[in-house]
Amino acid sequence: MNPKFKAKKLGRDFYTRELLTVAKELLGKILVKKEKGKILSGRIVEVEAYDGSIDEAAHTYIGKTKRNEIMFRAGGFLYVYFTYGAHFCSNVVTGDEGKGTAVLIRAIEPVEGIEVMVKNRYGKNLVSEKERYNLTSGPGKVCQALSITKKHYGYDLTGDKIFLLDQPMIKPDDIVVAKRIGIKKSVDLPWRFYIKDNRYVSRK
DNA sequence: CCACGGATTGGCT
DNA sequence: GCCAATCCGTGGA
Repeated sequence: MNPKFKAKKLGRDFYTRELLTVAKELLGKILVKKEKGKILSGRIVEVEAYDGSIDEAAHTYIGKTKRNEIMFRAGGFLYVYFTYGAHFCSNVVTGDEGKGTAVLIRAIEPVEGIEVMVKNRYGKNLVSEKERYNLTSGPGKVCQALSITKKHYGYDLTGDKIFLLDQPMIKPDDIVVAKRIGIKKSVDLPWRFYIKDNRYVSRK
């Protein structure tokens, strides 16, 4: 459960590259959240890319608004949005300033602070095997498990509260490319990426 | 196992 | 007023 890997924090240069490159390379990286001395972390296993310039499903497709303004900044900031009256979702902003591109973190595999995540998700300490694998297998679940909310909107991922740790790239053979989930526009873009055979992926 | 629908806030038309 | 980058419970096969 404790990672033995030596890992360094990803810097601005990682994020300011092209959307789909960053999306695929985010797979396998460790998302870390530090708050009140607690460390919660997990390995990213599923993502989706969004690009307001050509993609009607992207929140930036309509141009800059108060809600999406962070997506127009340079890569490496956190875009958190609220949806369906209930859920928060986390995105990593990518590319140069003005692009309006970001990657939705759809699922992680818990690494550190699993007990806290269980409490955040289910309000109790003991869970069934089914609940264990249901912990962080969806974008809303990831935010609930890590207690990521509106107040984390715009966080700088090169800072020390929420950031990513570098890990070796996932081999292309182990990355599944698929259509995105839960949207009604631009449904055919193959912009969902996930790690093959991972149990925490929201849907195969 | 799969399909369906309700919950519930806030952003945009 | 409409509807969403979701989740969960219910009900039927």
